[in-house]
Amino acid sequence: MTMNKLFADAVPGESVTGDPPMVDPVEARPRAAHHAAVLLFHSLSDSARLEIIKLLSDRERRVVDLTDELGLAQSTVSAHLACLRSAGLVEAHPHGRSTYYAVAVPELWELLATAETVLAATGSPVSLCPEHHRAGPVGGCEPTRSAEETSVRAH
Amino acid sequence: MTMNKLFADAVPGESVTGDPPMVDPVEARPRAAHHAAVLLFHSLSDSARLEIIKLLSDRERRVVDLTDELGLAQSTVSAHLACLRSAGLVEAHPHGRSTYYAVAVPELWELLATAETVLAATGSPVSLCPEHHRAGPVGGCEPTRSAEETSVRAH
DNA sequence: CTTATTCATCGTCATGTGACGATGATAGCG
DNA sequence: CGCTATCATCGTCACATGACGATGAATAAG
Repeated sequence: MTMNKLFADAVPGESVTGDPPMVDPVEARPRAAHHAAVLLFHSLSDSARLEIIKLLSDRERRVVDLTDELGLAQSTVSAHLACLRSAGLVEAHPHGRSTYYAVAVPELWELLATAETVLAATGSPVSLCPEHHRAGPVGGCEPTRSAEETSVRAH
Repeated sequence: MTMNKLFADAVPGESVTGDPPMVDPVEARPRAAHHAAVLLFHSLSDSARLEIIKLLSDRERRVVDLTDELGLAQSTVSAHLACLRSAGLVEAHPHGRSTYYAVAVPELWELLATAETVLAATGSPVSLCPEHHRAGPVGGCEPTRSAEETSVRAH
């Protein structure tokens, strides 16, 4: 299955939680493999970014749309989008003077659905993944992305 | 440490991203529902905490064990454990002068397995969940906890 | 009873992080 | 050809966060 070991070592951006110059040789290898996961969870550990993900589950959005819907400054929204984009979770589709953002990894909905399960187990029932994403089978939490989001663009 | 306040805001009022005096009534309610998820992802967005989770997948550990294995100060490890405990991910089992910690939510393994899927999609293959946790069915990612970990304790 | 071990908590410090405004580049629009 | 809108980036600021050592409580051991 996922027989992988050291590939995340070559990840360029490592500075999320700080990176002490290696204290223990025993922990050296496995610790490095966590960086990608730390990056992923870090991307989702912000209220604004999680809200962006949720908004993008509906349809593509422009930066100005998210700025309006989140009530944040445009630079702040761009920063969050850059964070999500660097994590590979969202894609930017420049179109005219606007830039449409969409979730790039459909597996993300499955992750959010599983997170709901964990939260339910810890006694914090929430709805992260919209209903139309949860209607599918066990692995089918896909956003049904085809004509709906592309029709948003004004061609 | 200061991560006690993560638990403090159970109120609908938001304070994670800063606190502008209420910007949008539309986003007020759903934003509050994200706090638990933000807490969950934040718990996993640290290299040390993720390492602790991974270590606990093998067997229960004492604080001093984790301190030794992580190469961190005891107070630091206790702080991370307090964070994970406040999120409901781990459980503390005081036994004598020691305190054994174990993962409280089995669904967490499923979450980590799904995270691997997302990371594989983004081009960062890593192994978060040990193999013996991934061998089971969809929900069966449990750490086979029975006699092994209890035998560790010196009764 | 005295001592040692384990652990939670407190106080402090350095750094990371999110917020914002300002600025410049790009691309539609009149 | 200007003008405006959109967006990425930069610099700054306030605060959250993780690291550590020190301290005290609880418990096992001598």
